[in-house]
Amino acid sequence: MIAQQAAQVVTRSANVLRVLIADDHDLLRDTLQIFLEGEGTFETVCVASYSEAEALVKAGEQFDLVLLDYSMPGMNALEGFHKMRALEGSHRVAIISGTANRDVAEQVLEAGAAGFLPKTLSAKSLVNAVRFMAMGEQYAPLDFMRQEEATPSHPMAERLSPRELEVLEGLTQGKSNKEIARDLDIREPTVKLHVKTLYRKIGASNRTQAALLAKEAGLF
Amino acid sequence: MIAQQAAQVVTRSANVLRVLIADDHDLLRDTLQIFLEGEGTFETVCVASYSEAEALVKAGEQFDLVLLDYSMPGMNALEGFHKMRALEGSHRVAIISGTANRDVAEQVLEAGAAGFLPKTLSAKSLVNAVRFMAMGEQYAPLDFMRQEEATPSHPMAERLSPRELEVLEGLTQGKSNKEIARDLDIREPTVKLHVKTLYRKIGASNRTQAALLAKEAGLF
DNA sequence: TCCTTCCCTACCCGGACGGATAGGGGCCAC
DNA sequence: GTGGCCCCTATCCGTCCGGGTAGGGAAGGA
Repeated sequence: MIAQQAAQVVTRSANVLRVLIADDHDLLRDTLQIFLEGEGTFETVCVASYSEAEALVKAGEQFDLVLLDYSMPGMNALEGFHKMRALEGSHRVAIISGTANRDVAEQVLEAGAAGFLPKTLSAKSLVNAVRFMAMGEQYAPLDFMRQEEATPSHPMAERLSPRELEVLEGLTQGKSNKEIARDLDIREPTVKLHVKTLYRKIGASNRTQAALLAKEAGLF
Repeated sequence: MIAQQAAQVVTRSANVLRVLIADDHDLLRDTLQIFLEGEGTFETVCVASYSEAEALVKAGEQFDLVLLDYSMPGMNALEGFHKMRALEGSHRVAIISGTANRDVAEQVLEAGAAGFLPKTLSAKSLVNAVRFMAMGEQYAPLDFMRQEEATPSHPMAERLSPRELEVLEGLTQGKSNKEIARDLDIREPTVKLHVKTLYRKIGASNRTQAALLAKEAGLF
């Protein structure tokens, strides 16, 4: 264990950064690998699923950075991220995603991720970000983080009061009015009122439509 | 017009294939551009949204192949594809996607697309596919097309009878039992029976949960 | 042939839902 | 203070939903 840590330190001092790339998109893996290894300071290992990545780390492989795709086989959104983080405290883990929104990004960053990389980044920015993170820094693209902060999540959401949003979240989980009332610690008639008013606001005529509209809008 | 067509023919005879790449992922654009132009036989034009792509084509630019991302700004799933196809009969259009399933692929291929490219392809396969399509062939990765054909869309779907699937589709549109009955031309009690039985089969306890489960499973 | 499966229809009932209406309390701006 | 907005509670009513039970007809395999 000490020997391995020492080896890692040597690796770092020699400026050869080991990066594990786990993504089911061959294209992304190929590109990152080519660009990073072209830099001369990176050594990359590529896998196509979360389970392969986990196996490598469990086998004792040392990486300066682990890149996990948000929507890859076995990843289950952020479940894989937390499992990987729990494996070894020393591993720096970052999330890369083509679809996830700002909320997900904030979640992983607050959870101590090395960074969040949307796939809308250019190859150059991506390589820079990977180097930045492998050096121990925390990275997130500022424009991406600001982008959805300006539009407070969604035009639909801003017409709803905070309470109505909480009720709508219950609807998107298939809960009954009674369950929502219990969870929010209010009476059922109140829930029914919020449900009714939010129907008008978002243009739904029943709870299923409301749940689907909220999901389509990317809420919750 | 005739001059433009002639120019295009000359371009083709010189084996320089013009490709328009529309994708909001900078990384994918960079990579495809580098790989394709590295071949020496491609000329690539890159944009990040459907509207930009449409503007270029409307301006009279000629391409041997137009690559459209399934989930880019302004694309609206397949709406952009059909709009682009309607623009000029001569333009070969292909869809590239990181998330779309086999149903979408079959839709676009039946609609006469030049091809369907999942982003799980390797860089090499992708370049080969682009060349293949630019030459006038129709391309789709066989393993991808077979993959979800073996699992008939979803484990959830195969437990449901055809009629139950139709009813479930109605649920995912927020319809009432009465509306579903009218649409399928059956009586409402029959709909209620199908609804009840499909609840048991997919593990839902109300119509909203059923609709959400179906959506999450990628059905409809 | 029987048996199973699927699809259709029908009845019952209790509970949930959708809509309207009528309040009260807290907070803030004018 | 007054008015407005949001949140809370409540009652009434008609409809819809979820669950149970019962049965007939068509199609296909044992």
